[in-house]
Amino acid sequence: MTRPRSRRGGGRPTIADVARKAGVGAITVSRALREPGRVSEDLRRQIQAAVDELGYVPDPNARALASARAEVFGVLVPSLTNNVFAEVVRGIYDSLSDSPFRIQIGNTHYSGLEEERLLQVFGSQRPAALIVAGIDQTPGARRLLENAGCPVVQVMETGPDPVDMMVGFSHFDGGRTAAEHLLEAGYRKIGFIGARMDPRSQRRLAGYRAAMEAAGLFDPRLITTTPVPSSVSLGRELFRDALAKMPTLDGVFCNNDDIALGVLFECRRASIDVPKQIGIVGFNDLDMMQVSFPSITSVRTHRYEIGTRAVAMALSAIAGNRPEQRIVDLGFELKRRESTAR
Amino acid sequence: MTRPRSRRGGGRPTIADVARKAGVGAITVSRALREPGRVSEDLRRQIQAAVDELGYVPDPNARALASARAEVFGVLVPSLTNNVFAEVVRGIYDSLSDSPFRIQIGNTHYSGLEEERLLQVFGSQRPAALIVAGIDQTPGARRLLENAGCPVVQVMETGPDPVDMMVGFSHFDGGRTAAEHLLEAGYRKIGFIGARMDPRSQRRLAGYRAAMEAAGLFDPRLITTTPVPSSVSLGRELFRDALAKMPTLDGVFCNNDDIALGVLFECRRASIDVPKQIGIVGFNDLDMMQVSFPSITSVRTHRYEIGTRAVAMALSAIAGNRPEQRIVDLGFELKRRESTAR
DNA sequence: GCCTCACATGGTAGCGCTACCATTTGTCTG
DNA sequence: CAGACAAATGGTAGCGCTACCATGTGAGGC
Repeated sequence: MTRPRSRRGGGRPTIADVARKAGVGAITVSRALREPGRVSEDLRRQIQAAVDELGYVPDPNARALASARAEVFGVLVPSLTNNVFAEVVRGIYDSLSDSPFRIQIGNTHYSGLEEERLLQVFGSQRPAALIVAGIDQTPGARRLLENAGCPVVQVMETGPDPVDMMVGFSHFDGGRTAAEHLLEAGYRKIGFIGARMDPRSQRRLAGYRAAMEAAGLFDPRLITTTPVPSSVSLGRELFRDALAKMPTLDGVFCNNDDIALGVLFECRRASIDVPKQIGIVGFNDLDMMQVSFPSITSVRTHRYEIGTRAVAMALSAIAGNRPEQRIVDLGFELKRRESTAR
Repeated sequence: MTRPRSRRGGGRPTIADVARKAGVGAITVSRALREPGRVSEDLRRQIQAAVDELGYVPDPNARALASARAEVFGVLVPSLTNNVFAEVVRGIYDSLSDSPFRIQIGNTHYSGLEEERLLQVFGSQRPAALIVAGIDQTPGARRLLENAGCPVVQVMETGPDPVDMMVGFSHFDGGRTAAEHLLEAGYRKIGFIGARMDPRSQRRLAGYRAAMEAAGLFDPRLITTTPVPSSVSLGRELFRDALAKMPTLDGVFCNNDDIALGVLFECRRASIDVPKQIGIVGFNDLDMMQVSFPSITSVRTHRYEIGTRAVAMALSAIAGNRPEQRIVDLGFELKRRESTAR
């Protein structure tokens, strides 16, 4: 006779313990916890009492194994420290905090291959939904997303061909709007300064370029970029490079706010008047843009809302009513400030 | 006769499929994947070929259920957008990216009760290790940590009574060092400006106070705090309040760098000379501190390293050799810059 | 040649939960 | 009052994997 294996779980109460204590079948406990409406009032109370007394917490692993579906949202972002993604992730967490869903974050480090690998790993858990940043998945990653068997939301950008659902805005339009604003303000030699240059930055650049070409003012020497990750200090350096290359520069549209802040600091240090000699526009509109002196014009994006909206869409798809609107454009807003007011 | 339940997993290959294809037992496949050394060279190759061909990825849920141990690191932080924690988390991710361990992040929102709730949830998965921010757990949370049955690393701070292991530094000493530096630089009416005021900020404040009292210069009216979350714009507002309360202020030690930047901007806006009229010291030394104009003195903390070190300690504890040094103090470094150079 | 022992491999029995189906009970119809 | 049917509950059989033990094999010692 084989003795039952010693409790591996370290003596944690199981559903069977609860069932015994409440004097019901294990299934009824399971149901009482997941679909309370299908269990009579009496039993439900009785079971809840047993759960509380024993301190029972269901094992999510066993649950996932038995139901072939883990209560997990897989989230793939290219960076954890970039404030922009941190805000999206915060939106996701806040929207999911009262739900039974856990969150599993993957950091792709801006690499398509790493994204593909993580998708493979995430897929093995059969997540309830997947939220991925960007629309430029590798063909392999795209296939994994299509076969994930769960709702998928691509966030940060909108584009023509969603895997499933999308929440974001047009980075091209954002870039164009920023450049047009500088043009309207009377700036002419308007540079583009960009770090990292991920696909979204590329599209902002393309928008900038479209505006400059439309005005007949485009010149490739106006563009200064680097694949190095963005930072305030990098903004300073890139601005120096840009000025060295094109000393008559009178405006800059920056890839993002960190870069813009670096540019502003360098201007102050070099006694270049902002906005008189140089106009500056950032991107994302972090809190500090409105506080800096001078305050910096920036393109406000709705990062937190992207996170909350993505979750809302995924949840309703899980619940069975797929949103009629599969692509949600949350837009952006140009915030005009002192740095371009001349 | 009962027909086998239709494959819930959506047709994903299982370990049995691999075993069949490789012509071995399922156990041997399992071993080949987890302890390659215990399977002969030949079989290992054969099995690997079958795995590749089928695209087999082990189901982490089944694995966790069978082995009573999930390959998950639970990480509890009070904020996802605060750059400081984002860097710690990044360190954790980077250190774990080549390991089989997944990461589960919980956002406590600076709430002890929420921390306790999350610990309960995390515990139900039987994680391989837990990393929690801070040393001020509620008694309930502390009990959960002690009974977690896995290595626990408290990060960000050091203190006398670790649950298990600790990596961080003394916020008290950091605060004192900052204040002493301002005193040495000749400032006298040195204010403390703090937002959020979580336990770590409280200890920085205590360090500041100790230094000021030692110098015979402490005055409660020098302290301006708020429970509101920190931001650059808040730094500006708090500085205004501080000045209104104490117009002769000649220095400020800020809770963190965001606040310090806000103070700097407000000084520029109000034509207050930094460092002549006001000296400014921040905390954490974010990248922008060295770039701003004037550059801002700050207490550099080793956030990324806290993350990597915590993982290293947890991993070696999992491997069975608990580090002899259970409390690791990574210290901090005062970065003297223009904002206090008068 | 027998015994011991390490090494390689496999079979069986669960881990804790839920899908599926069966059973029981009560209620409503005609 | 039989028959139909919904609601409430339970039993059984896995989900995919690994712990535990058993078995087989060959090397080495005496």
